[in-house]
Amino acid sequence: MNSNRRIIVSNINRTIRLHRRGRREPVEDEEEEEEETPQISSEITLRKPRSVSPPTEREVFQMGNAGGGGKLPPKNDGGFGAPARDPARQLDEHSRPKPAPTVVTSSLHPVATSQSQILNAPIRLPRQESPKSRPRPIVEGRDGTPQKKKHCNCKHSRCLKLYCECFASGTYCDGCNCINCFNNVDNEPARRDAVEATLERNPNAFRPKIAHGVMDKREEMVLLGKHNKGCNCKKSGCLKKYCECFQANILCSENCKCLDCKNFDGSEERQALFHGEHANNMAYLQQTANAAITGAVGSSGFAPYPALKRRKGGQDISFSHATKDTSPATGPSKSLLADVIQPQDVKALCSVLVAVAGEAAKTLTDKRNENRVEDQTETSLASSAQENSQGDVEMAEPDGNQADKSRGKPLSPATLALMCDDEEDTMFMVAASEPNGSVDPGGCRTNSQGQSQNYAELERVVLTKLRDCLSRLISYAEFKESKCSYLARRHIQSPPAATDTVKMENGIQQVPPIVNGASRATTQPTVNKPQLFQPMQTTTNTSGTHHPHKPPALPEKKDPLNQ
DNA sequence: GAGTTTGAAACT
DNA sequence: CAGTTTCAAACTC
Repeated sequence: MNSNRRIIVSNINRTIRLHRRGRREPVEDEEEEEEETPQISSEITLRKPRSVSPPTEREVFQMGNAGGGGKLPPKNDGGFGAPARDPARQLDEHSRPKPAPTVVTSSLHPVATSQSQILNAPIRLPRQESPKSRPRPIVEGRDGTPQKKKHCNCKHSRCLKLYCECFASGTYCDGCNCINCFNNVDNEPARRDAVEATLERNPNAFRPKIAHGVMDKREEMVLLGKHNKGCNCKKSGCLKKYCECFQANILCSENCKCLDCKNFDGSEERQALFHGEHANNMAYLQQTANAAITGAVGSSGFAPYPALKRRKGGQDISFSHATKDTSPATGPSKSLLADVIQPQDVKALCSVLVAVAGEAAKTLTDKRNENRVEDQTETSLASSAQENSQGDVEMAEPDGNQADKSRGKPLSPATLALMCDDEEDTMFMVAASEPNGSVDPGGCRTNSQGQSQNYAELERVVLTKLRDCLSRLISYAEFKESKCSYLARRHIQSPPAATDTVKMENGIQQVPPIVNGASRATTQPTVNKPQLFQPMQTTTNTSGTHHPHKPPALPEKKDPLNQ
């Protein structure tokens, strides 16, 4: 029964071995990096000049009316004359959210910096899967899942008005369900006219509506974003997606003219809404973690994070009992760990891994600094060149977008994927407080060789820790299994006395474990549970809450679980 | 899936 | 600029 778990651990061991040899698993990680790296680098490259002097509205509009594509990047036909760059990205890079999960910055129209691009842009490749192209602001929605391009259903607007999300986002309709669509290459003249007309009415029509903000995962809310125009809601309380602010994950601001607004900081309704979702999130995490670890993963075991659909009456579908098997649950299919791993354990595991990574990052940074000092006198020229290259990357974001400052995490995408979002924040803060503080993911990619070694080392450390945790889990499962089999044998031989048994959570009568030769009564299996995911030694956790990894120096974060 | 509600966009 | 209409997404049933 533990074979699946052993497989997991052995796979991790294999990965670690590969890292030691300086190789990567030739599977998903590579795909991840291949996809991600060029995106980031292109953003860095492209953002740089723009931030120097973005065109004014008038300039932009004139550029648009001139119809001149002079400033457009050369088209690179991706099938029907579309540019190689994802056009949506091309349009919205001024304000578009970055991949970092802690960033929201999404605008309702994550659109054009240059309105001429709207006019001229052959905007869309037939590629449908890019989340960057998604026109709506909830790109990194509260569920944190990347979302695909949304398809409009316009019927009467010919997709040439701002009613159309595709048009509003400056993209061609592609794979939409619209009727009589003119927002395509074939109708470029009409489309261009429509863009002009739209710009005439409102020169800011294709500008982002949402100012940048920072996602605070604890609150599941953007703290600093602001709707440039403000919403005008009357009946939704600004707590439904009708509200542009709510949809963009931002609080209503003084710009809004809404009535009976409940989308403000401290709003009970809003908190109830988000905390409810958070509970669901954590329950789902537990479910997935249990399934993954036990290997008892059904078809839904690794399904993408479920969208938080609402039931009738606005109730969220709750996963709260997803892992709590209320059935007798004694069959062989039930995992012995099903009642063992609690949400806080999952979080603790994440925390531990992050803390491990943080420590490793720190160590590596220190090492690197030492090496630098040593090398400085001899190879100062080369050293400065390297730092310049890092500096260039950092200079690429001079606009000070806080949300984009997820730099400082010398972790590979694969490792980052293992981290909880708010732990990424923490990691960022740890690394940002480093003396040289210049270890950003983008920089890591550009500063490839040494950094990739760091990646390997970091991943090795993290995976080693993960392996240890899983091993402990396996040990505990085996222990529990042995208890169960002991119980079964004893039950067959002679029913145990009532004093010998303890009612378990799942209804199993269980013999208290023998500890040091004495029978110790336990009311729940979790009481006996060994500390599977030991916190880092460097951290203190006197409060008993589940943030064992939080470095003491960091500002304390509220644990949403305990709220 | 159809019908309703909602609020932004468009229009007058 | 305010009021009205149109529109498509969000939501409900």
